[in-house]
Amino acid sequence: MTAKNEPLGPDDWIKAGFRALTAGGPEAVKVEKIARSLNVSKGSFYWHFKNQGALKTAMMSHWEEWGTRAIINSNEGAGLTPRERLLDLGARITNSRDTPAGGLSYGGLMMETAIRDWSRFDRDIGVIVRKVNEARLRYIANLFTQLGCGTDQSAMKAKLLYSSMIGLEFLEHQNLAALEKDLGILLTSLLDHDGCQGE
Amino acid sequence: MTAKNEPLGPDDWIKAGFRALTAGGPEAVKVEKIARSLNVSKGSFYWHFKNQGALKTAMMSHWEEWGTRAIINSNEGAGLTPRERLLDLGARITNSRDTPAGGLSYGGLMMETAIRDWSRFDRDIGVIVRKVNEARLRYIANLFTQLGCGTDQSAMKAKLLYSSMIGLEFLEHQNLAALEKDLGILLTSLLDHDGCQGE
DNA sequence: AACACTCCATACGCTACCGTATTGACTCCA
DNA sequence: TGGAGTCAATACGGTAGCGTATGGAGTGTT
Repeated sequence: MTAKNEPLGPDDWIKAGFRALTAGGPEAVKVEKIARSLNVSKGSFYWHFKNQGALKTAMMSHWEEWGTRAIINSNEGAGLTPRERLLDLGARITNSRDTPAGGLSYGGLMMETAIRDWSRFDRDIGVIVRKVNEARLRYIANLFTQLGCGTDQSAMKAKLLYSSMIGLEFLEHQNLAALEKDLGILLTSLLDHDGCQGE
Repeated sequence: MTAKNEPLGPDDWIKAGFRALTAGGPEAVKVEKIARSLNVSKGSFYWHFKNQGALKTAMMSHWEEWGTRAIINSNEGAGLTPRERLLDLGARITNSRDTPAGGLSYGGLMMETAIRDWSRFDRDIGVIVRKVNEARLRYIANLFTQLGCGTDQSAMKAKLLYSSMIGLEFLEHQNLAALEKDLGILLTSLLDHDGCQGE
């Protein structure tokens, strides 16, 4: 389990931080708890990070990158139609798959929900989450315009689809397949409706 | 502000608990913090409640009642069409208006989001939240069937609409009017789509 | 051998919180 | 006047968490 005795680096602490966050929520992101989860004392933590806030900052800048550019790149590189991309994006966002080559992998369902929790009472995190939301909404809206929707329509549909991703991640967090199916139905409904030619 | 010197009752603590929850999240529901917010020492708290868990339990049983029966009764008593009821329900759920006559008023936008946060790492609260979700989904689905949708269709549309309420409460928490407008558009889209005659 | 550098352990003081115990003030009876 | 009951203040011991200070083991370097 904790087999190798190689020294830890900042990335190990960041990964452990995300594990703690998804498993126990914002209250679990405590340096002594995370240290215990790494079978190490907190003396090590304060060697790699100035304080708790520094870990938080590192986690957020990682997630910002992953949650926008990385996730969008994966989505674009998969050779999908715009419609398929919308569904693929939903799965990636709610499932928190691994980061691309060289990155960290702190995946797990409900990680995004935990980050949103964290953002609601922490200004720094709130700023990042809002930036990520806006970037994703822009990207999603762009996919809708590629499907023939007007600008305003696209923005609206993007907001509705994205908000459903958020809500469904909470409601269906033990059933990713059902979540993807639900999103597919919603997407069909949104595309059939006024202004867009659908496929 | 804290003008009247009347003695406190359990309800005052419950209300203060919800205020703390909405304003500061689960981490803010601490007995000494809440006591300070009431300009009182915690000696008072332990007179009215056995411990912190007792307050939590009291808060949840209040919310369970409010979040299902009370909110549904208000919704039914307003003399609306099924379609209008769906929108009214969205506003009530995301806005957490006052409870009906004689009840507590611990309203405020984002209260439900805070409760969901709380439920994710607290089994007792999780049970209540799931019960409330299921009751609401049944009620919403029933409204869809009244609008001419089949059983399966109704359940599906209910899930999509309710998940959007959850997501939109997070995304649009500073703009209730926009939230209601978004829900209206989604509803139109869901009703125009297959199987339901719409109005 | 001496030194520096990296990484971690331990001990400390500090704060916030929990729950208990004790006391006090104030009201309402009898 | 003297309980009895209601509500709150205070003091206490305990735990968890933060950040600092200091020391120490291991690894290189000269």
